[in-house]
Amino acid sequence: MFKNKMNDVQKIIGCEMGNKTEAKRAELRERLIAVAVAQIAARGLAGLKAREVTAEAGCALGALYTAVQDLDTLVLHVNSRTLARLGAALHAACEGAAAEPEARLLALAAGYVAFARANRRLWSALFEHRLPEGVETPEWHKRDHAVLIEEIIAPLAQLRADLAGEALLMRARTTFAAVHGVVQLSLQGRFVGVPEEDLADEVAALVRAMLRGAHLA
Amino acid sequence: MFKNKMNDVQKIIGCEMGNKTEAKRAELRERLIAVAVAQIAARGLAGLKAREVTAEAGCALGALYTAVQDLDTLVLHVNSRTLARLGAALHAACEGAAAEPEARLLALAAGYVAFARANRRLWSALFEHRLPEGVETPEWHKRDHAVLIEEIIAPLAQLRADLAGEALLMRARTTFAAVHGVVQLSLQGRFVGVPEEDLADEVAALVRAMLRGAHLA
DNA sequence: TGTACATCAGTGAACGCGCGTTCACTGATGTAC
DNA sequence: TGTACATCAGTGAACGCGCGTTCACTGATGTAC
Repeated sequence: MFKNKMNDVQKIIGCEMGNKTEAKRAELRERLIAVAVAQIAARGLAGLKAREVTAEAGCALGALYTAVQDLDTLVLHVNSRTLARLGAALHAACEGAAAEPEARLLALAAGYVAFARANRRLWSALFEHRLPEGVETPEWHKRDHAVLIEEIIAPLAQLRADLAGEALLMRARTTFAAVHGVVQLSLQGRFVGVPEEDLADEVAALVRAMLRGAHLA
Repeated sequence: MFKNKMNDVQKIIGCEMGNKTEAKRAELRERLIAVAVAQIAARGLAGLKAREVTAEAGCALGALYTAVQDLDTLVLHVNSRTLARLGAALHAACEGAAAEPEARLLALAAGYVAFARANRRLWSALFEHRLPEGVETPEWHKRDHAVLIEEIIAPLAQLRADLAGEALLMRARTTFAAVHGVVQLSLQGRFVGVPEEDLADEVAALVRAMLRGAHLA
């Protein structure tokens, strides 16, 4: 009668199936994310389709919804990966620069420009994607945005000994947002953006001006 | 036989129908644009639907396609109006400020922040909207973007006597884009944006820093 | 080890909906004489 | 001024398509004894 019932503990933990099942599941998830990365890189966020990801990942359409819940959730995973790579790129840029805070901040800005240019569509997806109304961004993904600010804080603190805590954080965000705005309007290629070939120079000039001016204030 | 044929001139000019027809046509167009403005303001660009605009404008669905060609074209008209209003707001802000170039640029930035906050969705639509691939933005609309930069140039030129022509234009664009970036990330309310209540102060600090620092460079 | 049975990841056809655009038709507006 | 006819703005039902998500089913994986 109750032969094949699992016990309650197994049910709650939800790992009654052995490693083989779990490994396959993780592998499929991984493949889906990798394919989604490739497709967003190739066709942009709007070009990501459930049918195409699953086809290229070699599974059925429905599998997406057991492996990853949602197309939106899949995008969040892609964005988390992009943020991780961006974080690494910024860290490397910072490490590679001279010790002076101004040099570090210039290197960070240049690194941001380079990353955005080299990963246009994935980088755009970071800012284009919006969850449907009423759906909250999950915590695990929220945390990943910190990389955009993290590296800025230390060198900025050195330049602005008068700032700390909230005020410093605020200034770091503003600094990032200013650079980001110039990059975004330029790479978008519409309106009043700076031509892409001038982008690096203009961003460098902006950062220098911001820092020196702030110094005086 | 040829009784009711219009002559070639009429055909070419395309105004064979009298004023009554033309007036109605213009009025419908006007109504459609006005309704579209209201609906984007209320529900955002993505919330603009052909059926809803025409229903509220009191015409049939198909009328949209004789009056205005396209939903996309309708959005361009809405954006042109928003840009005109923004231009007026920036001009007023500049006029109202002291004569010193720094004061003018601070007033412009504050005006931009105020306009964006007061017209969030219409302002967002300016940057969200994208024509389908392969479709060029019509000239009449392209020109309207100039307002974003125009007012910046004169005061910036006063502060930076060393710059002129292309270089000055470039710096004006960068200045705009930096401010825009801070406003956009803040009002978007995600990621690393500055909280909205700090926005005005942060933008002012940014502008001051940019100008003073540039001064030195 | 072998047999009987349970589970659930994975399948893919079908659902369902939203929505921009078209098109055969009509009626008001205009022209010719 | 009146009559016959042409035009084209405006109508709204129908088209067509894209696409995310569901769901009854199956088969591989695992458990009990």
